[in-house]
Amino acid sequence: MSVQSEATPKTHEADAHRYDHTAIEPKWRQEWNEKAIYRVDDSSDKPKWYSLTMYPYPSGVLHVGHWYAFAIPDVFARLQRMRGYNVLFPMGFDAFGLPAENAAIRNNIHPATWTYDNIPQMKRQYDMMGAMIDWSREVITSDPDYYKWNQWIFLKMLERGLAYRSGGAVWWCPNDQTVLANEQVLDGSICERCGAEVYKRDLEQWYFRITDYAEELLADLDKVDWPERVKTMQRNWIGRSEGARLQFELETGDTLEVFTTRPDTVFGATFMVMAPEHPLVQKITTDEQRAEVEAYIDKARRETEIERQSTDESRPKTGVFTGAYAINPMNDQKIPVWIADYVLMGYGTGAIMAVPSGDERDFQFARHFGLPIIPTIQPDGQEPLDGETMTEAYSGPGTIVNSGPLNGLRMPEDQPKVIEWVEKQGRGKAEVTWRLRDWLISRQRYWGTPIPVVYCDDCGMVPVPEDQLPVELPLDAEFKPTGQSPLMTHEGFLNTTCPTCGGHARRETDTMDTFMDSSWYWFRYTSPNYDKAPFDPATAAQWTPVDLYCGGIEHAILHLLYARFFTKVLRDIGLVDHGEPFTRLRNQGMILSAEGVKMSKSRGTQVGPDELVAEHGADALRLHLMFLGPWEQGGPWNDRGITGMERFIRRAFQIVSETGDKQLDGEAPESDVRALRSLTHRTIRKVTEDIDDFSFNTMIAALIEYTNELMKLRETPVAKTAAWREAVETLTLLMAPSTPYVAEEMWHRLGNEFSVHQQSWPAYDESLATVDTVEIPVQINGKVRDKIVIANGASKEDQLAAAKASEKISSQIAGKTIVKEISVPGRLVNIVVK
RNA sequence: GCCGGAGUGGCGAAAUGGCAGACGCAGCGGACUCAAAAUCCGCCGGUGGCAACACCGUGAGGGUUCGAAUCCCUCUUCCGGCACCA
Repeated sequence: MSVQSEATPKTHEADAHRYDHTAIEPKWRQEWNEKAIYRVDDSSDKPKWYSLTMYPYPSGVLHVGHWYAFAIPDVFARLQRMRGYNVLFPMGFDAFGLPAENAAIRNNIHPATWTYDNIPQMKRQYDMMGAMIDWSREVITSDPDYYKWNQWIFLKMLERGLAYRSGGAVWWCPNDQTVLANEQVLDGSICERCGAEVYKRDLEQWYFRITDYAEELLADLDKVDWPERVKTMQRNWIGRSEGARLQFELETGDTLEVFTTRPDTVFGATFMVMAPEHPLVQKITTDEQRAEVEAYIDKARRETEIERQSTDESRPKTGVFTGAYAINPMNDQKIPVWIADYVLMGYGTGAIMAVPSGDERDFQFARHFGLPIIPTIQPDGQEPLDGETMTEAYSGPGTIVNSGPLNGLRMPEDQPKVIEWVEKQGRGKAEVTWRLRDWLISRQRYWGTPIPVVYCDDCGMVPVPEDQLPVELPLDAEFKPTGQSPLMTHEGFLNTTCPTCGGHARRETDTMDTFMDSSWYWFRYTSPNYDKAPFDPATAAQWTPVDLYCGGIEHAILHLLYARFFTKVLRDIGLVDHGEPFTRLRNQGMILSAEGVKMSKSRGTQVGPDELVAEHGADALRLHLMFLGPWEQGGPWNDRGITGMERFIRRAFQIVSETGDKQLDGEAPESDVRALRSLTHRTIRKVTEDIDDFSFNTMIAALIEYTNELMKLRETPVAKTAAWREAVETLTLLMAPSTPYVAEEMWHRLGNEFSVHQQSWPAYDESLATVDTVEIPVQINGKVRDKIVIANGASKEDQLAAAKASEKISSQIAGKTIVKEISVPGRLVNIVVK
């Protein structure tokens, strides 16, 4: 500031109304802190609102994507609070897991050090945002006070048979040196965490029996207000198929079971195919075929999953004949049994009846190996199908043929009759099969919750008693990944005594999948210091289920499915009374780098909030993120528009600050007063509706328009009336959720009591929000030819008469025949002429 | 391959059967200033026209309708999910 301007009173006064975020933001942040205005009170008698946003990994620093994910739900939570709800809007850190561990290995420090050093920095950045967080409820999942309850829940699940240990083929990530859950494998064989190609290994692992809840997990999707695409993804993942299980006798005397969704085509089953890993393969293979079968199995095992699962048309189906034959139980036909890798051991029974006429894969296989094809479904109105000449399988509707007693039935309508018939034959029964697998929860990594069981030399596997929890993760372990659980080399941890017999025992050295941590964390926020159970059931009952959950679409399956499963388990344990954790879900889009790629620290594509806040202020950055576009859409980052948001704040601030606490009792023409009040109330309506609809960009547009109007009016007589005070106070209140800092300062300058964030949301008066006159277009043959101003609520007829009275219209329709007249009240008039 | 979502100015976008481009950015012109920044005012899809105005225009083509960015059909491009699931 120059010496000269300081000496000029006029400039000095103008400066007093100049917006300066560097002065405003720290001041009010401190004030809110000192007065603890965001402290949540469990005993409030207001109605509750639980707004939850997915907690972050403590990865170091926030980027603008984190702000996008959090600042916008903060706006919604603030609206709910001003509406009179007792709002819980908590925050914590998903602190266990591979990112922490890998970063720690890279930087050669301990994961705990890395994690707990990062948290304060991130909290500072959330506070800078002006978020309404009550940090007294913070949850950090790597705290023993938290993961103790992971162990407790695990033991409850073990008691109920929902946790079990089992061997079998599991996904192994050679980079992360650990097993993965099915849900953590992308595109058939890519590690969800690190992108490495994973493969199957036979290992004994811990599972949660999520499949017990498959039916309910599917059905309850109908009860929640979630984006349809998320529900669809979950339905696909759960993958319910209705059909029948059929038994085929083999000549060896064994029974080969298959699952089929099309039991109606059983007469067309001309061969059978088993997965190469099927346990019966060794037993039934004949001596002549053995060498060939062994070679095929060996080859299948060596192939990568990508190669095996390739659906490339140009790659012919492979397989070999086992030498064995089965008897088709419905028509006693003797059919050959093959093995082929297109049949998966992990689905159904690992074996199929092959119906080449009805299934494209079976068709290709049959053609390739010259196996017979018998059509059993005849499509309507076509030449009878012939197995010799068919060029592709037919799986559509039609009439059953070549099927003895089933002939003449209509598919798919008569499917129930077919199932009934199959069951009557005693060789099969109706069955529902699921794509969902049990959740593999053990990991051969360090930075996670130890699984609370021991293996006693005499008693076998023994759960750690509840009163010995938590089984603490030792901080002095060698945690570099070796493919074995790191805890295995920690003698002090490994060796213990058996809780049952007191003899020597070894601890389980695997840790839990970190998705376990996030499967119940929102309950912990309701009573973060409770020490008798994972959470206080009474307090949880007060707050949960979560009313609004916000987070990224990337969790559509993994986290959200597990969280739903846990809620149902906790209900069955008796801790909660509901089965669906999140009543309403909204997904934000992803903020990409300017180049359109994911923001990543390692690739240097991350844009942090600190510099932007220093330059433009947190309020402007919040607005900019809201104004970028629809929140559910996301998009590439750009900071071009942020200056526009700053300009808007400056104008709003100036208008309000100039008004200050001046007495306003001036006079102005009634119509001007009415026009201003109407604008004010229409703006309240628009802003309220837009926030409710998560349409934050148009909400900001409405605030800007309102401010621009006030800017024009500020030197007219209405600016001296009570309606003006209503207008500027309303502007301040409407801005409070979006721009908490400057709204607080504006409220203060208007001479009001601290805090704007403890005020009620303005209500609008419907009659004031209604406009007196509307301008509508008048069209001739669908083209706009004039615009007329008519009274709001004018009838169809009056509106039409007014349109015809227009000079432009009457001259253009003169001498023409009116074919049709359309008049939509308040919208338009269209006159069709010839 | 199947399922879902999207394609609108120079850019982010609005409008989900009724005036296409609200609002913002960038740009252009002007005011203020010694000057710059900031601020304020105006213009800002294309073509033609001095203008009034006319015509064209929402990925492409067709359809329904008095009227379509919006609904229907075909195609196309991009994004997301699932995928040899019997």
